[in-house]
Amino acid sequence: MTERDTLSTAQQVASAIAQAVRGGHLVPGQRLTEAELASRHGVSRSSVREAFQRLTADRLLAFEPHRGVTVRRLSRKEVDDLFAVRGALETLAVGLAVPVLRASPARLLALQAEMDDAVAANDMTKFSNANTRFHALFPEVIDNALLAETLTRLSNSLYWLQFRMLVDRQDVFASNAEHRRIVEAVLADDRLSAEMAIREHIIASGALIQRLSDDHFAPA
Amino acid sequence: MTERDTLSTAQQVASAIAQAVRGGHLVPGQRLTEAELASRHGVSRSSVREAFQRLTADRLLAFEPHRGVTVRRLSRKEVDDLFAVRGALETLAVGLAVPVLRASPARLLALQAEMDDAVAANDMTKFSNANTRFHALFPEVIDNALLAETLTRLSNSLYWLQFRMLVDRQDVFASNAEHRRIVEAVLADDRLSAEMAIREHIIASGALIQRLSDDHFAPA
DNA sequence: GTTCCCGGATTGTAGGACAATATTGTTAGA
DNA sequence: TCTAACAATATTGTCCTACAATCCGGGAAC
Repeated sequence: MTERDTLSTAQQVASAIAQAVRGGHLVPGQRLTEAELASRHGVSRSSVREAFQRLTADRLLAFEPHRGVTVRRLSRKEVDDLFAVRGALETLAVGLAVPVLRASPARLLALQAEMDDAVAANDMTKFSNANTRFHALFPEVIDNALLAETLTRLSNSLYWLQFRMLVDRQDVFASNAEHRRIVEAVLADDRLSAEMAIREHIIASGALIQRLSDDHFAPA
Repeated sequence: MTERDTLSTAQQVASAIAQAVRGGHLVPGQRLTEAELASRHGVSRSSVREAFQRLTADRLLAFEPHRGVTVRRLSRKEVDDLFAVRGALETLAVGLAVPVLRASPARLLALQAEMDDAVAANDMTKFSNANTRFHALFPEVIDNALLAETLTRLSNSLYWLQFRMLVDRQDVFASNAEHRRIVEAVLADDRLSAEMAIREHIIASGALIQRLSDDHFAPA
């Protein structure tokens, strides 16, 4: 019953590339060639192609016919579009998660505490990390695989701002305050307030990102 | 500048399969083997595999390691999950579309008229067809490619109820009345009402589908 | 009837080949 | 010098073959 799930070569390569992208070893806009990655990972071109396709479907890479794939970059408008969709979906997720998290809020509170610590210690990496897990918590606890998967894909698109966002201490304070509003609404079992709070948080985050300089975005 | 965009072999195969699925020539749950489709379309296994992957990403096929792909079937719960996500996204789309369609409502009105005709003539095929285009109109007119693409994917999952839904005349009347509410809200430039109306319409549609017998769904 | 094992079918991956296309570099001309 | 046409090169798109890994069905043994 508990079969050893050996993951396919293509999947391993895909994971490796995804990790490299998120880790910043592959920069946005950079072109990836099949032959190079094949030899680097000691696999065939077929497997690399398959990995490329999965990552393209996951919005991590961009594909252009006869030109190969590049590490995906988003234009300002695409980021805007993304946050609109994400806002709607994350609002849904938080709303559905309220009763669940109200019943067992341990992890939520732990994350809140972790982010508070990070803010106090001015540790941006820690904050960013906890922030990611905070947003991932809601889709995880509700029982809707489609919603969870869709949100994961969207979050993938935003890997590139992990390093750039929240550089200003002021922003971190604001963001953390928004998180607190969400947590409080959850604890009060107030679904409507929670939805309102997460929606505004997403909108604020989107606005924050739009304030980044042009060279963080793909040309229109 | 206007380059002839020859579509790739894999894409052609993918389109052909998608069409066959939607047309009912490939039934839900049916297994597709690479070799068979390759010879049928006169292409190589590589191209078929690539087509499979795209269609899997589009949620039209289901993939199981070492077991190949099957025409996707949804369980009751998965349909429920789907309608929850779809409700959130289509609400967003309609809300954003209100000002646009208010300004030039020609196509919206034409579709409404077409559905009225279909109901009057008791032509289910015509109604189903117009219904599909009705729902596709909103993501199309708003300028958000991600939202449009995401909704398209979700709609893909529901191809299989094209034939089974709305068999009851009563249902068609109700559905058409819900459409009318949406159209009226758009014409009145009333975004909130339009959002409310589409949301309820999606919920009602989901409930309608859940009334289908078990054998239309994949086992839990 | 259940379990074990086998053989056939299918997928997963490698590797090579070559045409189609894109990119780059070079040369000729204005 | 800049530009345009062209040639050389690199890369992708597709096909082919091969074979190991895995799954599936059926028969043998218990």
